[in-house]
Amino acid sequence: MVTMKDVASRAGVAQSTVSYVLTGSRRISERTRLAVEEAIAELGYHPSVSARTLRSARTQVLALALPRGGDGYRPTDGRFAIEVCDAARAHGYDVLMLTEREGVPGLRRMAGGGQADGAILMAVAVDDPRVAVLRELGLPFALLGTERAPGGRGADGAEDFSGAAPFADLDWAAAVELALTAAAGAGHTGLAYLPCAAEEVAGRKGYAVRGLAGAGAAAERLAGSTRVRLLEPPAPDALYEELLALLGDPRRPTALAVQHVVGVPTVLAAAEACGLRVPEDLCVLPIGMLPGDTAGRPLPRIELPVTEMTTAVTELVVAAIAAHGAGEDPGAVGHRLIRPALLDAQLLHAG
Amino acid sequence: MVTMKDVASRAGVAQSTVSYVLTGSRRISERTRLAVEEAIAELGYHPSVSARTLRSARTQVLALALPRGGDGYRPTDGRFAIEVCDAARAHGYDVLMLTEREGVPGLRRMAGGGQADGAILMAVAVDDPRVAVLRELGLPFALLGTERAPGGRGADGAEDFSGAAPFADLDWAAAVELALTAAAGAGHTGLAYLPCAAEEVAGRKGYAVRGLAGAGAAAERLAGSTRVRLLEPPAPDALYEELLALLGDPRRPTALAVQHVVGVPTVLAAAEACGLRVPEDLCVLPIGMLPGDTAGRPLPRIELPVTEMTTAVTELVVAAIAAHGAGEDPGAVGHRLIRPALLDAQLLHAG
DNA sequence: CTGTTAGCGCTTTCAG
DNA sequence: CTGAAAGCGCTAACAG
Repeated sequence: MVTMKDVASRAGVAQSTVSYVLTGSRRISERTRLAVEEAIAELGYHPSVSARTLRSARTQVLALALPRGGDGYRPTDGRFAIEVCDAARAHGYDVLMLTEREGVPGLRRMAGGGQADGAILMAVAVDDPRVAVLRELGLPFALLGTERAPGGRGADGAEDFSGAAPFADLDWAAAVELALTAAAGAGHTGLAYLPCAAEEVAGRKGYAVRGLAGAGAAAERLAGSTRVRLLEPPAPDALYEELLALLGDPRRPTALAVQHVVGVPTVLAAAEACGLRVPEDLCVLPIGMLPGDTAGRPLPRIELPVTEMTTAVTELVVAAIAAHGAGEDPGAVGHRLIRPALLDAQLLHAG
Repeated sequence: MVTMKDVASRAGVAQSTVSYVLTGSRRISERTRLAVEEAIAELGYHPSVSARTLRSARTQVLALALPRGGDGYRPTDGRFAIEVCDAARAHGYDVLMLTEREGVPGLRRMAGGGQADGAILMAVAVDDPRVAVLRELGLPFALLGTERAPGGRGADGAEDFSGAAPFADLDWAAAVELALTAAAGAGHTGLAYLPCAAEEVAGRKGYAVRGLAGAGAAAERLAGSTRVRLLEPPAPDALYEELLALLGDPRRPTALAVQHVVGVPTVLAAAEACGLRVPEDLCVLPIGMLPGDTAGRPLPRIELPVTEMTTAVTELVVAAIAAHGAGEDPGAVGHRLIRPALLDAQLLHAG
């Protein structure tokens, strides 16, 4: 292994000078700098990450707590992981994956061992216990999703998140509300909302809970003009049968907002089985689909703003790390609630 | 931060004794061991990963080179990442993600800085340039997919992979061959094969190239009894139109083997648009779908053996790291080519 | 069975 | 503007 010492002797300078050239924490003469840089290039020198970390107590690594693999896998999780990775590199951080299988002990291991400067938590649930652990460990962090139960909205339509842990998320309540009101506005008089899977609702995942809240708000707001059927959070095996019952009924809805995005193919299959054409006979409106996931045909939709979310959450942890380093409160870096956008809205048109 | 020194003084032993208790590299009396363990628990001590790494030159980290995010994202990539992570933990390794956006420089950075003991490469292409780089860097590695162009098969039906870099992969050629011959065996007389996306074929991704090879072999083998149409690798925008042309024709195939799995929803949409029912009028047979990804209805299929692949590739890197440590050839740990399995074969039945 | 000690490669203070 | 030297927390060789 080639070390700083090798570079130093080759460049004819002191070892510390090489360090200063690399870190830039001291003014160095042009001449010396060039000599050092040349030696580095010639020897193919790379700084030892562990030595640097041991000395400086900074790892330039973020821990990413992923939902566990296996049955509960959602395609979105992997996409988030990859884009978090890109965003982190843009700030000079690498990303170490932590499977939820390891849970809280994994986070302790990471923080205690000093393997990461900060953490990002995915698939956050309301009152997520991991948040308390991270606070206790003193590890700066930010969430993809929020741990707060949905509260009321103020006059400006914004929820109060003061005191909440730093997070980035789509405004799921607003997204579902937008989907339903837009469908109503397009002339649909029979609306239905398919929430996230029963398991996600039971696990109190933020997106699932807030989506339901938004649907409730929309139903109330539209009451009188439009009936909104709020379906039960479906169990995986029962989904198809329930959809057949819903869509086979003559009083079926003409628009179906689907937050349960892995169920969209099932929705399309059930519609086909009932002899309904999409979009002519039934308007299917997915909420939270991955960009690029077309379900095979153009649909009006609200996409998951993956890049915005991962960019934002990364900025938040980085800010929290900086605050922590400066002796300030790493929890006070704020949050980012992303406004939903309805795409291909012209496809909403009621038959 | 609580260090070994703190633990040692609390337990009334030498600092090295604490180290020996932790590493188990020396016999320790029961009495001493208990005292040390108690002190560790009381103080909440965690060993410093960077110090340990600096000293021992072992990181217990694997680098995972992911295909880059953005347009080319495939849902499979994220799933692999998560399951690799699980498999690695089972061997005591953490996983550091490397986006392909960084490419070869990323690998150099990782190897040079001593941030990982080994690497796993995803989405490997034939003659993948990263393989040469890894060999040059002396970093043990294993591939998900193989960098070899498909060769002929011996009498036992096995390809010769001697000299190939360590890899784990589904036997894609056998998978496509199995799909087509099984469909023919079920009575279909008009078969078609939809290969991977044009971009993947052009990028010479192993699965894409070997799938094509298998289709060619099957077509040859079935010639005389059954006609197999080998479709062109589709460009994303053209897929739907091409399928309409294929399925709208009265001489359309009755079974369609689809290796382009992200296109399955499009296939189903096109079939519906042509008034074809699946599976009654058209048998759709996906090859390489993620387990659990149902496309909304039961289909005969060959799934991607994600868990087998990730388990195997992890065992291979771990073996390569051990070989490297023992001064042996880390490239000589072999490979694992997984035999395809046809699921729900009864759904193949020709109308 | 346990203790003492020499570094691993780096950052940073102290001294020119 | 540059050099010398201390020491981060750990492992493992050496010495009882």
